[in-house]
Amino acid sequence: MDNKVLVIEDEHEIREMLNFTLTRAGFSVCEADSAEAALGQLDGPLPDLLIIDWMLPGMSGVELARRLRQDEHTANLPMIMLTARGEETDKLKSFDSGMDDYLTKPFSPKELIARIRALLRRTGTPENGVIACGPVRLDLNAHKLSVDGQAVKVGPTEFRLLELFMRNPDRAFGRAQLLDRVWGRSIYVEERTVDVHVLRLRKTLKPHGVDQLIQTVRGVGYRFSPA
Amino acid sequence: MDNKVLVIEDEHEIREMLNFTLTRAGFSVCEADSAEAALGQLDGPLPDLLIIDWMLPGMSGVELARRLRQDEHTANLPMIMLTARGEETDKLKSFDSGMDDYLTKPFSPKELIARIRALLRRTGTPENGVIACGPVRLDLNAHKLSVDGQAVKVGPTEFRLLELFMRNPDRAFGRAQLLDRVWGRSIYVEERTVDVHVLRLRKTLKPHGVDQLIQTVRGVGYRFSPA
DNA sequence: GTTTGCTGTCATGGATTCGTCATAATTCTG
DNA sequence: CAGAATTATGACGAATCCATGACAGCAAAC
Repeated sequence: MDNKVLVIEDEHEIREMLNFTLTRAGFSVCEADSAEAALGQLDGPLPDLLIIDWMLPGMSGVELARRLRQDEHTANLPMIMLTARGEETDKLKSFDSGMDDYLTKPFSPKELIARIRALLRRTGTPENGVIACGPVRLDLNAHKLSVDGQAVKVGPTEFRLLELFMRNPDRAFGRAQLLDRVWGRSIYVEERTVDVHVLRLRKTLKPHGVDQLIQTVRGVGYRFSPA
Repeated sequence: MDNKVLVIEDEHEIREMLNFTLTRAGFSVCEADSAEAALGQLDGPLPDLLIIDWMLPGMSGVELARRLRQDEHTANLPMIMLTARGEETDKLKSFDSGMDDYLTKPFSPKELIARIRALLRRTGTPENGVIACGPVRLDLNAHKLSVDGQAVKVGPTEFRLLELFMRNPDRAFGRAQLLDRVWGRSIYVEERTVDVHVLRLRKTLKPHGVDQLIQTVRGVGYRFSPA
């Protein structure tokens, strides 16, 4: 567990309720009380899933979803929309705006949790908090990396970098992409910095003989390839 | 076994029935005939689980639940709500469902017991009220900590902190998360305060050589890791 | 009233991690 | 093979984060 969920909801009470329900279900929760606030938060490291209220002051939930879908950075984020009862048009608009699922208020916490789990499963987000690849184990709950069952120390940034790699094996990332998804887009750092961190990651993996999992794709960036 | 259950129910007959059923199943039962009476009892040592009737004279069960959730002291108490058939309104289902589960009357004793057991298991309430990890024993009933069978004095906050850690071993918590779950939301304290309490906890554990169970996860927070 | 114990905050210092650069090494292109 | 482009690597100052001790407020106990 320990997947991060961002709740975008203006009504304080409902936000509280969602936070409580989700926290108890083992998720880590962030809140935003408007679409604008959400956009701000999404500049940083991305959550695993969004819950968006349809009715928001200022930019509506539908509009927010549409904008997120158009942005490459957030295009693949799983989203669940909350709508008021019986508004058929809402449903249509929701799916139209690229929503993955929707829930009509009032809903039961059980149903909410079930849908979230289903969605995370469907979109391939690992749920158990452990990503393993051969002898490499990344425990997201404990925030621990181990190779061959042996704990390996690694800095925060390299941890997030490895996490991204292991979540998307066999996929090449450009440096700009890596900066976006690991550092967050509101931060400006040199692209070459990525090289250094990849180097450091390799260096910590080297003594265990698994440093070749991270391969450089010349002219493009890097890739994590299971043997 | 021997978990304490507080039954909050105004109808005398149903209370009797519940008491009988629960006692026979091996629980220790307390009763309250109103929300107000329940609040009084909850000032003392906490039970492991609450059973709340939705319809109560004076403060309703829903209102009671909401208040309990806002109080750090009782925020994490497992709760089961009893509703009459047809009372199963929208409100119950959505807003006030900090409730972990609910049962519609009439229900079978077997079902009630099953749900209670499931809930206790799910929320990680140890059946005997003692969490042990190696030489460290945390007695939740007596509110006592001992290492190697030797009593160790520890403040209330550090006790709750250690309790959270031991209930979730090998899981990293952020400072905000710890504040939420140990201090309770709606309280504002500096995040750095967590550091101090972790320090104090380590300090009290140090003479027994088990202070390294609590590890810091740089850039994230802290973690309790057996061995 | 006094004492004791607990709590939250702060300042300081130390350790780790980060980002950048300069330079060496590698790969590609013609 | 030479030259250009791209990446690897080591070093270093800056920034960040955490541990620690001190201190004042507060409440309960004496």
